[in-house]
Amino acid sequence: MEKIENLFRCTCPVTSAVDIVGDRWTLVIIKLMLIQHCHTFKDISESEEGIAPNILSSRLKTMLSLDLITKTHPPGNKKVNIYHLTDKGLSLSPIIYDLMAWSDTYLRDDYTTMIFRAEIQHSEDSREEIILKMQQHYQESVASVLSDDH
Amino acid sequence: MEKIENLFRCTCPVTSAVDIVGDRWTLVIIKLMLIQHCHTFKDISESEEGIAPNILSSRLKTMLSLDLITKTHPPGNKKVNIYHLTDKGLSLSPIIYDLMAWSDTYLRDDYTTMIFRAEIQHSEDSREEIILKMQQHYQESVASVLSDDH
DNA sequence: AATATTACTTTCAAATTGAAAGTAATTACA
DNA sequence: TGTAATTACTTTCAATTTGAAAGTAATATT
Repeated sequence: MEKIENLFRCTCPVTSAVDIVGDRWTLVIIKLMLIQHCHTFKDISESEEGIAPNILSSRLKTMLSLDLITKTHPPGNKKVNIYHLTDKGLSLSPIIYDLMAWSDTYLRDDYTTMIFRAEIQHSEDSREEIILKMQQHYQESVASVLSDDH
Repeated sequence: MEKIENLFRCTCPVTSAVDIVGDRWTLVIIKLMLIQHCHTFKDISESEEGIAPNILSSRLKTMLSLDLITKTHPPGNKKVNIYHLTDKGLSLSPIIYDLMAWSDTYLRDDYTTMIFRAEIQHSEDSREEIILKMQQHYQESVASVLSDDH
């Protein structure tokens, strides 16, 4: 049983957050769940990002232990695991939004084949409204996957 | 000369941003510059985070090549290098703020010795105002270090 | 001229990442 | 009912990244 303190390099809140999400995959997995509604191991595995199954397995375990996600079976199905974001994980959506907005402004000129995401383009909504809608759509999709008639 | 496309795993803006800042050090170094006004190799080296000099050297090179930071000498000093954030780098400050706010909400209960940052506590200002002030204070500190009388 | 400071580089061991193949449990279908 | 397909992994091993420790080179200070 390891102390949570050992996860953290120092006492700075920013650095501690980076200790949790500062790697190649954690925020990408959260984005796949939140925006692309990937709910299963397979969904995430088959994404454009091309994560290897051993890496995905290890990341999901870490994210479970950090309480960023939880794991359930859909009703009446013992085979498929549904992974979904906890409040703690879902509360990282502003960071997902900001990363997307930053790329739009600072990467697109150099990286012309980068796609546009509907979530941020052609919208009259404010940042806060867009984030809220993303979270609501996500919650609905989780409810749908976990409902009896799916 | 490597194509910028090779930096990126796929065409998603969020994932592309993670390809730039998704590691153990980039956002921490930006935070040290932005909030703690670390302007030199030494400043960053001596921080609580304890980054090894070879790692710092390699990160600064990458960040220079990505145009997140630039490098100058203070007037009349050929020894000290001043690293400072470009617009592109400074525009990551909302993410620094969000990480700090997220830690305050979701990490503090488990990690009780984490410090409070004045930037976010006891403030009547909105998120946008806090971010703006952070950026302004940072710019002033850069101007001061690069001025003749320092 | 000697010492201290700043900004690194080099070396090497340890940890992490990732590709490829394999396995085990469950479900769908003939 | 039994065979194939699907889902969710695990195992193995090579490659890359990270990091600790020590060393170096240029500039500044005394």
